[in-house]
Amino acid sequence: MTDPATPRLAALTGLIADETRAACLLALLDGRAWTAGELARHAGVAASTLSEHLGKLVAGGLLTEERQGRHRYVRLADARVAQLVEDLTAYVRPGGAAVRAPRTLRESSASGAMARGRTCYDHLAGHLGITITRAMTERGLLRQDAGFALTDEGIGWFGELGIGLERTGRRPLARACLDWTERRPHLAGVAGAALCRHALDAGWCVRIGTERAVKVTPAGALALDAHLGIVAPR
Amino acid sequence: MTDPATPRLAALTGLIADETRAACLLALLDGRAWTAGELARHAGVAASTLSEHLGKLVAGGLLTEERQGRHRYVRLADARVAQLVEDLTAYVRPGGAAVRAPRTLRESSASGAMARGRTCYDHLAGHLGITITRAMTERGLLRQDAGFALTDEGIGWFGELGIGLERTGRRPLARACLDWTERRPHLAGVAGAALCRHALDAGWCVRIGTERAVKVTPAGALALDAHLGIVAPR
DNA sequence: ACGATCGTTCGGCGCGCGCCGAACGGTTCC
DNA sequence: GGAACCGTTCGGCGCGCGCCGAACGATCGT
Repeated sequence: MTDPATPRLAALTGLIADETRAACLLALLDGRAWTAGELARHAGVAASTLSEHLGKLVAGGLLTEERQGRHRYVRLADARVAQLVEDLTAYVRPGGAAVRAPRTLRESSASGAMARGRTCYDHLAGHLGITITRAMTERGLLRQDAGFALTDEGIGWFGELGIGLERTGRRPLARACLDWTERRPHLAGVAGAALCRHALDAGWCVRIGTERAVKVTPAGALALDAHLGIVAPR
Repeated sequence: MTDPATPRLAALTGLIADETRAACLLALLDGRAWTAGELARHAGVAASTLSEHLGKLVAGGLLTEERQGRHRYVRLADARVAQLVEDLTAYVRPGGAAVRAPRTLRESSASGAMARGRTCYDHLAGHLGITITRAMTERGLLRQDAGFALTDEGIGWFGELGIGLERTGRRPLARACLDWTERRPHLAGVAGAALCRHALDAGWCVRIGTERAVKVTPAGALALDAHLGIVAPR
């Protein structure tokens, strides 16, 4: 009669349907591991309260824990959970219907705001992520008009850069992740994660402090210009 | 400090985090309008209880209501809500190796028809939807290997059939929806909805009873063979 | 050794929520 | 008109959940 998935659907959403737990999941969207104490301070509740919340989130499979000494590190279980939280968050962000007029690549990269980039779980977001995504689209490496997928040229582009694209499980090679500051899609999925990792490994950008913000290095600006035609702000 | 979307995320998931409301949303995934009484019987609760649930779901923007006489018809607000429920359901389903075996003959024939073809909100799912999606992929109309998008040939294919693809808002032209019986992706999005509507309008398939199951007509079999090379889909 | 820090467990408190049945207003059909 | 039906509102009930503080164990630093 009723769908057998009903109780699981209710249980899953019930796991997120608490402001404290929701705050934890959103904080963990940066893809890094947080300690229980950090999350407790971040959410503004007692440590004992948050301990119980973490227990539920781990038991529910949304988080994985990693004990080191007297610390309990916790992170999102996998990319699927990150995508789930992203999807829910994208739905709930205000003004979803507003689509801004597309700016030219020159405008978007000349402002200097590209320095304001950040990671979203395991891929690049913020102005940096959007600029890269839009440059890839304009160069025919990515197509967004009929879905969201890499073109053959795009796959070749990753190969030329020596970035491996291993398809693990069911995770899509390319998928759109909606940025909540710019409200525009940026590249996520296996390709987005690989590109982000390469950008950090190759020194194209570096993390700023303990936040999820990243900054483009001079070498990174050269690389982005060479490979994507993105003119670095000077 | 904490993400401003936190309370909205908790509120949204809290709206779904109830077995009765979750059962309603899953039932409404067929894209049709249900009366309050039907949903009450389906969920197995008193009419008064369900009335309050509907009030919350409507107030929360997940459902829209339509009063006709002494009936209160309710349906999913839009495709975004349908996608949200689909995403959550897709997350919660794949773990289930426990697929209940139908017991009675009536159940088995009903589930068989559902597996063969059915609608998922506004697009085709089940074996029929997957077969069509696979055929489109093999013919180069759709690509799944690097994301999920129509190819230029695919866009032309819709044009040749006289199926209009209007880009409304930000709904993607093509997107994958995971089928829960076959556990394979099938075409959703604007293109999926347009194809489903065309299939019903042109008599390629007809609805069976009041469920969401659909059956391919002889004329539909000919059309699927002619346009996609599908031989006798069952 | 010591204190400091981190996390967990446990009792207890209070609020909120889902549920029902009874009563009521509105609509349809005879 | 009356009867049957659909949906809503309103008490009232009970359970569950989130929260805290206090106590405890475990770990790290000195």
